[in-house]
Amino acid sequence: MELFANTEIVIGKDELAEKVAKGEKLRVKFGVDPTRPDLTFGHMVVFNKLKQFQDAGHEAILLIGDYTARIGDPSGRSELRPELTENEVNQNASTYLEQAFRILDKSKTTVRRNSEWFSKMSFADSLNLTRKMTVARMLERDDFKNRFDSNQPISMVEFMYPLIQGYDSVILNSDIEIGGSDQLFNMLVGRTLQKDMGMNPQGVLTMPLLVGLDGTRKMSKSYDNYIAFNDSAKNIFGKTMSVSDEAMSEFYRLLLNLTDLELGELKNQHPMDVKKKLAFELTAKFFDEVTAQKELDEFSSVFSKGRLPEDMPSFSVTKLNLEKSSVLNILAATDLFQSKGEIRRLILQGAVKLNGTRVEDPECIMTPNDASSDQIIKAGKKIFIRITE
RNA sequence: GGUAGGGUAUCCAAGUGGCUAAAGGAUGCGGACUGUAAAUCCGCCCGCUUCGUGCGUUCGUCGGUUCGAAUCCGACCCCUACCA
Repeated sequence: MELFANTEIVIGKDELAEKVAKGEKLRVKFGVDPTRPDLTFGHMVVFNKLKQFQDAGHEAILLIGDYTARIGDPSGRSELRPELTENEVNQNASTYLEQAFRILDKSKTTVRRNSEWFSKMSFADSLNLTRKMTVARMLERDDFKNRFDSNQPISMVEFMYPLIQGYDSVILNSDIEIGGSDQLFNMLVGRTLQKDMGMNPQGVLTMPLLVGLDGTRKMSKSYDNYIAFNDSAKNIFGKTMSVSDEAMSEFYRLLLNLTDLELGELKNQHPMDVKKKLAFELTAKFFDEVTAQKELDEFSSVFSKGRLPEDMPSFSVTKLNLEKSSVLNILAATDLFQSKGEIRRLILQGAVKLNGTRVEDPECIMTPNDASSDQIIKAGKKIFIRITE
């Protein structure tokens, strides 16, 4: 079935298929913890799947783990997450929603927050919940096992996390929960808890994890190897172009829902063209085709042909009002660099060009061009600056 | 509570008195090449800098020994294992 395409593991597939065949409307749960302000393309993999269910007429339930965010999900973690304040969590939660609706259909999405029920729960109730899980089962879990084996700390509160997430499923009475493959354990706990309460246990569907821009680790905010929903068109395009050739097909498959057949066809084309197409599609998804085409042209022009970008920050020498208008001082005054030391290093490494000629001496004085055109400084691959009178 | 091991830069991880701003990875940045902000190769990578054999800060924290400490001593904080 189409709904199970590109998935990794589906548990309870037969029951789900049966319900769907009977025309039942499934309650599909997906939970996100608002721990940071940005959603990444890693999340998009699951959002896409949720959207697919939504389009097929099922109920998409987006659970904002505003309560859980304060605890920290141990999934894929090697250490305890820092605690967040209620305020931070709330702010993140609202930007999450805004971002999520770039994929999901807002009018058809049910949004719930788990603070609705957890903030009212008593300690005795929580303790009762812990009764449902054994230490041995917790330690079966990879994240915990690895940390335990390598003598890393695991806090009690992290042990609670899967139960909390599972309890959400009880409250929401979900028919299926979807998430990244690192969520398998947590989602299974939901299934167990529902069963325990005499409910119909939810199906569990995991999506593969998207690899990050470094090409090795999973895409994650903590590794800073991500593309964010909120990135500019330029960055979505550019960052996508920095994905390695190997990882590219996963991006197509998981972010644009391509089938194996379609992927096979792409293999015959030039990798760079394929990647440009990918970057174009993703940019268009978040903006529009016109913007995407603009970024594509710009990229080809700037990086393939070495031309100047259309927009670049502009600085006036007279306004900067420097004692000595050397390249070093001018660049330092733009605030685009961390320090003069960094600028010197860049110049030393041959990264800085003035009007296309490599700058060798940091102290080289910039003389105003005889009235004619502005001067352009390029520093590294991505920084272009226009200098005017 | 007892015993043993551990806390090093963004991350992982060497280093047991001076030659240590501290090996080696990874990430990141830059250059070359090109097919892209891919791949590969090379370089840089604590911060600042008037670029000077310059200044400042670091090896859990605080104090001590010493001409000199990440390295030795003391106290404290934190992590882990085993025993209870």
